[in-house]
Amino acid sequence: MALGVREHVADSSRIDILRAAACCFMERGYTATSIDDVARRIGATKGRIYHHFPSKADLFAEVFRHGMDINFEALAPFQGMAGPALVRWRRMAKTHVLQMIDTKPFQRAVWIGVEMHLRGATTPEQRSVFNELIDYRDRYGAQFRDTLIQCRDEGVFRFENPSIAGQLMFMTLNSPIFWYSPRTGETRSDIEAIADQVVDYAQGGLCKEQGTQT
Amino acid sequence: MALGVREHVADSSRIDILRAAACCFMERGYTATSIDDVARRIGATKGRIYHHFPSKADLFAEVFRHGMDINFEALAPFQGMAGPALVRWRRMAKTHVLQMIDTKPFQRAVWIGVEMHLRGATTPEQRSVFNELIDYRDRYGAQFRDTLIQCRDEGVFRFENPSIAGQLMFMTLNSPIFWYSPRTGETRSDIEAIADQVVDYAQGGLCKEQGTQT
DNA sequence: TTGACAACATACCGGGTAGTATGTTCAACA
DNA sequence: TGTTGAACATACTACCCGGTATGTTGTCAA
Repeated sequence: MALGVREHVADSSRIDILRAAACCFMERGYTATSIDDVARRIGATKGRIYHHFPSKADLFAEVFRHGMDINFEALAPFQGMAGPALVRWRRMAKTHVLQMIDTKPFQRAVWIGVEMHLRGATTPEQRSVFNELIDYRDRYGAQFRDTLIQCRDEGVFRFENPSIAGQLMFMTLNSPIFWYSPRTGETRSDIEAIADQVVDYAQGGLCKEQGTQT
Repeated sequence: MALGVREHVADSSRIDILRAAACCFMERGYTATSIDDVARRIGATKGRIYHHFPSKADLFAEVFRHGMDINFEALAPFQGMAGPALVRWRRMAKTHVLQMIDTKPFQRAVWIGVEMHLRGATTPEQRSVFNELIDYRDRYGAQFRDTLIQCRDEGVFRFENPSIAGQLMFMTLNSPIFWYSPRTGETRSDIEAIADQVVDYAQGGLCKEQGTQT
């Protein structure tokens, strides 16, 4: 059952296409990205893309799925982690932010996919595939939401509407996909400092108490 | 110099097109929106659109401009307002959030425009028009950034990187354009409560002090 | 009454794009 | 060594969309 050389080559070719597609979708959006764009980026032609993916929509879906796959993978170590909920939340949040920075093209594609789903910009055939991906993404989000509720139960977070709190938290933690871009000479600890500032901001927003109303 | 009936009719027709265009751009994005889509939404045809706007790019630019026009208008009362910076910041922030909710289609179009500019997804001819609009939007953002710095000078806000703090603040205050949608039976005070929660979150994020590190 | 023009609608064209049909090459068997 | 099929490239088609060119209609001013 071990994979032969052929399979490895095929997988490598497939992931190369996924990476190129993710970059194209990030740079131009779904509609404005042509299959030829993706092919050209890796010095290939349409034939190669359509050999591995049945359609543009399927290619996009696979980019989405891969993006979520690596997110789940990164978050796995904190599943069922003991101790204070806040500590777990901070680790999860920082991991998530670093993931947004490290795999920006895929995460932008995920964002685009969610937007497409919310706008209903999907054909009936795509619907089932998309629903599955959105569920996949919701299960990921649920891990954060559970921890969020635990933090509130433990008294470290305070917020009115949990739904809105979750939206604001994810907007904050996802935001680097929009404004982060690598600086020349940037070290890993520089990036970690950025991630820390993002996590601190979210934490501050979630445990607010002060109120200089109106 | 008073405008006649003809001019008012023409202006009304123009603003109707702008509104329809804003909705289309919000629902499908720039590329996926066709001129025919915009026309169909108001029961018209291409001819009407091209009579008022020379091109799709110009139509989009005018939607962008109108979105920023109403933003400036809403924020005008707080220009040069005396008193603590935090009070001014809260009023500006809440006004901004309510504006995002009340004029969502235009604000989404502005977002799309900024994304297009950042991606360089503009033709040389569009470049100058776009640069002007981005400047226009930056001047709007500067009003917030100035107040942000004042708040830090007055000791009520604390953050490391001002640039990142600004990004996070705007992501929070703009976020309703992505997740807000009106509920049936929703009153104005319900909306204000949502806006307050958003502003509170941003404020909490900007004056963080606590730190359960790593 | 009549021209003139604004405010559209209709008809059409050219370029780009998703998808397909058909080569072509080359590695792994039998 | 012949054969098969994976992994592409090439050539082509049908369609959609931005833009234009050309009607058509109603209104106002002289």
